[in-house]
Amino acid sequence: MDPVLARRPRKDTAVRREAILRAATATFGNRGYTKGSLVEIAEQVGMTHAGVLHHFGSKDRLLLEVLEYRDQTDVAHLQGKHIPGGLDLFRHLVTTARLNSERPGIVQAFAVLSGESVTEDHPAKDFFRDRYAQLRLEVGDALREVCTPEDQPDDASIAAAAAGIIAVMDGLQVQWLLAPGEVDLAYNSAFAIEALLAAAVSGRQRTRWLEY
Amino acid sequence: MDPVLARRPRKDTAVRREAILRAATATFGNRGYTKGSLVEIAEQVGMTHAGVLHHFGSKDRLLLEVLEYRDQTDVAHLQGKHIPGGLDLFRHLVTTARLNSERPGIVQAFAVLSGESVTEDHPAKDFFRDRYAQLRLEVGDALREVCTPEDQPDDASIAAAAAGIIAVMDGLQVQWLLAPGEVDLAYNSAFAIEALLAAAVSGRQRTRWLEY
DNA sequence: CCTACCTTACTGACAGGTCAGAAACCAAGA
DNA sequence: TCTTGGTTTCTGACCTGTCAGTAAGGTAGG
Repeated sequence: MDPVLARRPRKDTAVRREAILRAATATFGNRGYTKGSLVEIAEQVGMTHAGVLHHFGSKDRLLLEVLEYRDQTDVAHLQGKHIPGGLDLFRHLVTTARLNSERPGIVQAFAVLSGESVTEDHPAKDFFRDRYAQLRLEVGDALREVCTPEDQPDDASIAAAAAGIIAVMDGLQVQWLLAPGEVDLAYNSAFAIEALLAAAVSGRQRTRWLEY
Repeated sequence: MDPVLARRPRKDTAVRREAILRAATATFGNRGYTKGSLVEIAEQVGMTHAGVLHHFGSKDRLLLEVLEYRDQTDVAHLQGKHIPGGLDLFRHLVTTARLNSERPGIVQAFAVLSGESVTEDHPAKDFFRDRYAQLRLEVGDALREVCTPEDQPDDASIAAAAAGIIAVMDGLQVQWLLAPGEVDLAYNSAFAIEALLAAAVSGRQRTRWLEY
C-alpha cells in the first residue's frame, strides 16, 4: 500500500476545515475558549461536534489551529507576506488598527483569548508568550532602525517603547469592544504609537514629567 | 417581629465573607471566571460550595462582589481615599504599577476578567465598561489640568491620550504575566505614561512621524 | 476496496443551584 | 441564670444540564 496515496484528504476537505476554523474563531470570540462549545462550532458548519473532532482531534488542537490560521491570513494581505521594518512597520501597525476596527469578530477573539491565556494550563499560553516575545523584538528592531546610528536609545527605552506599543494596541481593543461608540480604535492607536515612537526616538533630550 | 432585629449577621460573618472574596479572587485569577469553580473557592476556606452560595446567592453575584472588593481595597491605601488630580494622578498610576508588580495574583484576576468581560452576556461586562469610562474621564481631566489654560489640547488628543494610558497599563500587565522575566511592568508603564502625557501636552507643536 | 468523512449513541466528569435539616448562635423573657 | 424560640450558617444529598471525548457503524469518494 502506498503510504502517500493512503490517508490523503478529499478535494474539498480543506474548504470544510477552513469553515470550521472561521466558525471556531467566531465562537471563541463570542464566548471565550472555555465556554465556547464544540457543539456550537459544529452547528455553524452543519455538523455534529464529533465531526469537528474528527478533523482536529481535540478542542485544544482546534484552538491552536485557529490562532495559526488568524496569523496566517493576517500576513497574507501584505505584499511579500513579510512584516516590514523601520518606519513602515509602524505604518503597518496603524493600518492594522484601522483594518481591525472593521472586523470586531477577530479582534474580540484575540482579546478574549489573550486574556484567557494567562490562566493555569491554558493551551494558548505558549502561543501568546512566543507571539509577544517575537513582536517585541520586531518592534524594537524597527525602533532602532528609525533612529540615527550615532544616537541610538538605550536598551531599556527600546524595550519599554516596544512593549508599550504592543500593549496599547491590545488594551485599546478591549476598551473599544466594550464601548465601540466611545473609543476610536484607529485614531487612538495611531496617537499612542506615535507618542511612544517619539519618546523612544527623542531619547535623552526629552522633557521629563515623572520620576521613575 | 422587628425586621431590623431579624436577618442580622453573626459577629464574624464579615471576616468569613472576606476570606471567600480573597479565595474567589485567587481562583478567578488562576482559572478565569468560567472555569473557576465554586467548589475550588469553597475548599480554600474550608467549606462546601453550597456554603459559598449561602453567602453570595450565585456565582455571578460573587464575581461582582469580588470586583467591588478589589476596587474598594485599592483606594483604601490612598490618603483621603480619593483619587488625585493633575500630575499627582499620573504619579499615582506609576506607583500603582510598581505596587502591582508585587502582587501578581490581583493583577492576573483583573487581566483575565477584563478580557473575559467582552464575551456575550458576561456578568462583569457592565462593571468594566463603566470602570473604563470613568477612568478615561478622570485621566482626561488630569491631562487638561496639567496643561496651561491658554494652550489646551483638542478633545481628540485628550481622549486618545487618556484611553491610551489606561490601555497601555492593561496591555503591559498581560505581557508581564506571560513573561515576568522579560517585561519590567513598573518601568515600562512609567515610560509609556510619560510618553503619552508628553504627546498630549506638547500638542500641536510636536513632530509628526505618521499620517493618520 | 480502502479510507476519509461523518453520524448516532454513549460515557464519565463536572458544573451551578436547590432543598431539608443539623447545629451553633444570640437576644429576649421568665 | 436558665430557657426558649427564631435565625444564621453550613452540610450532604440530589437535580438538571453541559461538556469533551470515544466507539462503532455507515456512506460515498477516489
